[in-house]
Amino acid sequence: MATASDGGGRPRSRPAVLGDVAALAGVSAMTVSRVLNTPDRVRAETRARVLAAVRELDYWPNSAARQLVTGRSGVLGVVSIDTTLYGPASTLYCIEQTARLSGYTVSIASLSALNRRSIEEGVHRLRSQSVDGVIIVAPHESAADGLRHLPPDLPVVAVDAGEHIPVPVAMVDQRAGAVRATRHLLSLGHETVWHLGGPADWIDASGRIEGWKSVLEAEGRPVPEPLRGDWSPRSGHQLGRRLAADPSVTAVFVGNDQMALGVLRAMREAGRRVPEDVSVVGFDDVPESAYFWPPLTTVRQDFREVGRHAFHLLLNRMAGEDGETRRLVEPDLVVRESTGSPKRA
Amino acid sequence: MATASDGGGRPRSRPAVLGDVAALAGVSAMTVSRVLNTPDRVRAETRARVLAAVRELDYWPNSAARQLVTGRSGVLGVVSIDTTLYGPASTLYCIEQTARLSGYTVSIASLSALNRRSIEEGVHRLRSQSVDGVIIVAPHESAADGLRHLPPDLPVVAVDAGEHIPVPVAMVDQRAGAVRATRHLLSLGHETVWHLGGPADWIDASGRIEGWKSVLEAEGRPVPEPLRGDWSPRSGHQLGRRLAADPSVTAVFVGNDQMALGVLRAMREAGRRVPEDVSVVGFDDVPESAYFWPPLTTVRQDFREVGRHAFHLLLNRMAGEDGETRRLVEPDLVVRESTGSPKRA
DNA sequence: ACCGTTCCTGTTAGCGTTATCGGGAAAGGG
DNA sequence: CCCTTTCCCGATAACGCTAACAGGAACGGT
Repeated sequence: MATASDGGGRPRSRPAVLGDVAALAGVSAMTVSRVLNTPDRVRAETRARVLAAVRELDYWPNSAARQLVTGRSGVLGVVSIDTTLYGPASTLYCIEQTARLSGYTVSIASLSALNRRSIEEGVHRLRSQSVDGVIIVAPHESAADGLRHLPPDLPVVAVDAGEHIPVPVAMVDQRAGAVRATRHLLSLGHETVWHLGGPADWIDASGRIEGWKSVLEAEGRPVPEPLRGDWSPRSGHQLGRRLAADPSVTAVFVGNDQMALGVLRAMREAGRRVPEDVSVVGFDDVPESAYFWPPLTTVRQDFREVGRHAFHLLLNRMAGEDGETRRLVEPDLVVRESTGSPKRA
Repeated sequence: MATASDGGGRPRSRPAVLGDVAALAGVSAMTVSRVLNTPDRVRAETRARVLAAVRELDYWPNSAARQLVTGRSGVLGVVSIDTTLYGPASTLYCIEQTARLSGYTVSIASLSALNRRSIEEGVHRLRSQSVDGVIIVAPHESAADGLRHLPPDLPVVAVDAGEHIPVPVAMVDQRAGAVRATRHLLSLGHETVWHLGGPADWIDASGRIEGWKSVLEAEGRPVPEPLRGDWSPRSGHQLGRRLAADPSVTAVFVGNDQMALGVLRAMREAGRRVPEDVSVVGFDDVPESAYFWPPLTTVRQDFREVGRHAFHLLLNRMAGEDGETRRLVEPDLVVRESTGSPKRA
């Protein structure tokens, strides 16, 4: 009984290790290890004795030692841009929730800038912490370059990446979302639809432009030159002024809800009513958008689903499989009060 | 030259280890270790030879082995509620940015529910990954209980915690923020200020209530019964209706920007103009709030500063110091267009 | 020439865990 | 009753790294 702790729950000098438990239970260290990892290979009675000793000493396995011999750490890395943004934050959150259910911990590397170097640096940081795999959330064209130059022995998947990259990808089908938004506006009777998109080098922005344009072209409508903002309400406001000044504009599909907020304000300031004079559709369905003025029609992305897919793709990859490489999640159109039929002059 | 890699950058069968580098450089393993950890204790020429070998073999230290012997992992844990919320997301982001500069990686454990058990479970998950310390972001009264029952040998600090807890705390001075908001409204000439606060068990909500109430009492103004929402625009909208229906309400201090958004809408729907009839102040300064209608006067929290403080408190704690235990960050009032002087009837 | 320092490097011994092999007891089959 | 199989458990040897000590060379001062 003269072990590190003597049963009273008194503070120990040094945390218990496998050997302490073994000694207290009167078995070998290997048996304790087996109780913890493959319990059914140990006789029930022995197992009970060992577990009692584990509790008695408040023993916790040392992950470093375990990792050293097994080669696995149970940690996944997530490399992501600014996790303050709604999309990346939601994705990260859902990845973590999913990973936890399978016993994985998540380490993060947030990027302030996005380019090949920063991605490599983020991946590298996680890698030198011996993560078992990495999920990269970098919805930027410039990320593609980083995704093509990854350490070959590290399992990696991406969220929101362009085509022609050598890793599996999970993402929302931006194109489909834009198609729905644009069709919705046309079906209300608008002659055509203007677009205020995100920055040129964002994957999501490109997908949304494509979808928007494809519908207009398929329907034989004029395709106005798209404007490009930077996702911020500020840029939505500035560019929204231009749209507001053009009386032929009756319907605008905006690349995200924040910019849409800016557009709503610009319209109001210009005396153009939404939706009577101009219809506006956003993208994302941030929690606030139902309380904009007017409540915003927008496209909802299911980040939970994206997180789940990304995780499972990574699991496959870690298992050495080279299966499915691209999983698209369908977005939903949420119709609120910022869209309506145009009023004929 | 018959080592694992033969210089051409050909794929290796197995990643290089310290011994491989040592062999290639013609030194002992210990010297390689020294080159990596205490470079100035190695002769320049030897160091160069070793570094060349490191690059040649693309050697990366094994963190598990290093951790096993040093006892340190270089990983910090962050236990946080829903990292989708603006505050926690910003805090997490800033903690990570700060930690990186000091060479630490951050692992996360997001909580969906907040209570003693979930906190313990989160801390435990990180702990069994051998983090060097933990930052808990749990701005809930119920978290206090969890904070009082932590493993004694684990360095922990909290962000946004109540009084009388046994760990260092970094947080925004909610009370001061509320004081500024309330004073601002009184200085505009309002007779008194109503308050729409957050949920009762949130630390931030309590602090804001206290600050608001203290100003009214100090000035001898009537103290209306505060309303309690749940931070969502929805609840702001619902409770905002009640305020809108009461003609004596001319100034409202709202617990966060999202609820303030709901209040703005409720006022508009009731035909009460902001700021002409009613002034509204929010809290947080989310990026959207400058584009609300009207642009929202609000209180800005400097999460970057909070993250920095939390990290440094944790560093101190890990170094065994028991220094400063509470660091408050001063918030700023951002005056926009949702506040003004009351119009006399 | 000698001795004490300082500088540089190597040897040895773990850190705490699991893989692997092997052996004894118990169980099953003839 | 013997032989095979199954079940449990233990001894040993890694895993890749660094702490601690030790020793040789070079250097300075006397």
